[in-house]
Amino acid sequence: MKKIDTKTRILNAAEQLFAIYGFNNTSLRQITTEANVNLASVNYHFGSKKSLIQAVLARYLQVFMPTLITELDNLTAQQTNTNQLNLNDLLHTFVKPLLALNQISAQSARNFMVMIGRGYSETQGHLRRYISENYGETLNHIMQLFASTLPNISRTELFWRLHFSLGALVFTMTSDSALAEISESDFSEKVSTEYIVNKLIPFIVAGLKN
Amino acid sequence: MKKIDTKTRILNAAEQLFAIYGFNNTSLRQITTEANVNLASVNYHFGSKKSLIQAVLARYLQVFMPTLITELDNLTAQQTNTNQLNLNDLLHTFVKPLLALNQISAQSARNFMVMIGRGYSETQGHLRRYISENYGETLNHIMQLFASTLPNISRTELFWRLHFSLGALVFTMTSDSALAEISESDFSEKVSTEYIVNKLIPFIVAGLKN
DNA sequence: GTAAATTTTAAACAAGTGTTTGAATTTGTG
DNA sequence: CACAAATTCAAACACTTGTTTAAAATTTAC
Repeated sequence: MKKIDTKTRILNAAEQLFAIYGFNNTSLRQITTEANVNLASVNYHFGSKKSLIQAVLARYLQVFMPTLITELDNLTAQQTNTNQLNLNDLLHTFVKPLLALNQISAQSARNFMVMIGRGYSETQGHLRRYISENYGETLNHIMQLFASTLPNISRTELFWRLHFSLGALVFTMTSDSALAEISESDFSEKVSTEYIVNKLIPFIVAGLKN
Repeated sequence: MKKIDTKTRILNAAEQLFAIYGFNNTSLRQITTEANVNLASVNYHFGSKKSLIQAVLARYLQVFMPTLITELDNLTAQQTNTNQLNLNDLLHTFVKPLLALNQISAQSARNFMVMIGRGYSETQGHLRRYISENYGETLNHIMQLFASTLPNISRTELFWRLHFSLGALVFTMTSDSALAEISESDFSEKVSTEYIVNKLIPFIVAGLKN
């Protein structure tokens, strides 16, 4: 065994390249070169490129989801009749699990969000299917929680507003390099994932409440 | 000359396929087959695939921008000291120019927005550069107008919130087929571009104002 | 109507893609 | 150490990509 095994090195390289160039514009040769492994090892360890994409996502979810569930449980445990669940707190519950991803490798939090975004438009829905098959229950639970903090909004309305929110998040992360470019030249500010998320939450809260 | 000339047929086919599959996942063979023209005619009429992408965007902008400028002028002409420019009105000013695109072909309004979104992440910024080179002045003017309706918000803050808004719009349009799929099965509602935009504007207004 | 310019066409090009192969090498186990 | 299993490797596979070519067809202009 090397210090870092081949499988992990492929995942690390793929994660970064997918986030930058997208799934279809990242070749296995790019990935294996970056990872310093043989071209054929992707198919040996993962079977196919499609499976590799799913494996990258799966690694995020294995870290993100348990952490998120714990945090959500903590939050709901604190609720009483007099102390109702609050939208702002609910949204902040996502921050820690998200930033926890950076323990996988630097920028993983951002890469994860970019991947979610690309999953909607680039992979004919097989990533979306993967998520709803494996975490559908949790997702319903989350939807439930949002609904309870916004009791006056219809399900349809909530559905759309949550997607607007997801869009604001995902687009900002996907266009990140472009935005950072503009932002830094125009305003000369450093942009970290945390920085953006903290600007985003108030925006989303206002939009969701309307 | 045929009823519709080759150049236009290529543009029409490219527009649709780009919106669905993205730039890099749409081949010239797909486009020329869909357009019922010879493969080589793309390079003959446009020079390269990259130029074709730009030509598709240019066609949108030639319709969208003049209409938008007219509408914005109408809006500012109505302003007096007592009748200040309003954020909600400003946003609604974008709707007509946007839907005017549907005269190019059905769904062009949506395709335009999808293209803007993809332009941020898929083309290494050459579409963004094209826009700011050709319409930079108008864009600054628009930024100006937003700033005047939100005098209490810093330039940096406004910059980010406008991109959140753009993200909400663009992501929703890009993931449209996916969302429509979910939405229809879950809520059985028809989703038109207008429908989405009308749901989106209040969301954005609230988020921008905060 | 004929010559010139424009456009269309089929074929081929080089380059890049994911995947498979079978031999070489490394690793784990008795 | 020796054997077997797991892994790595270079090479080739079949296929798709954007682009170019040069001949054929069409349109335009005189």
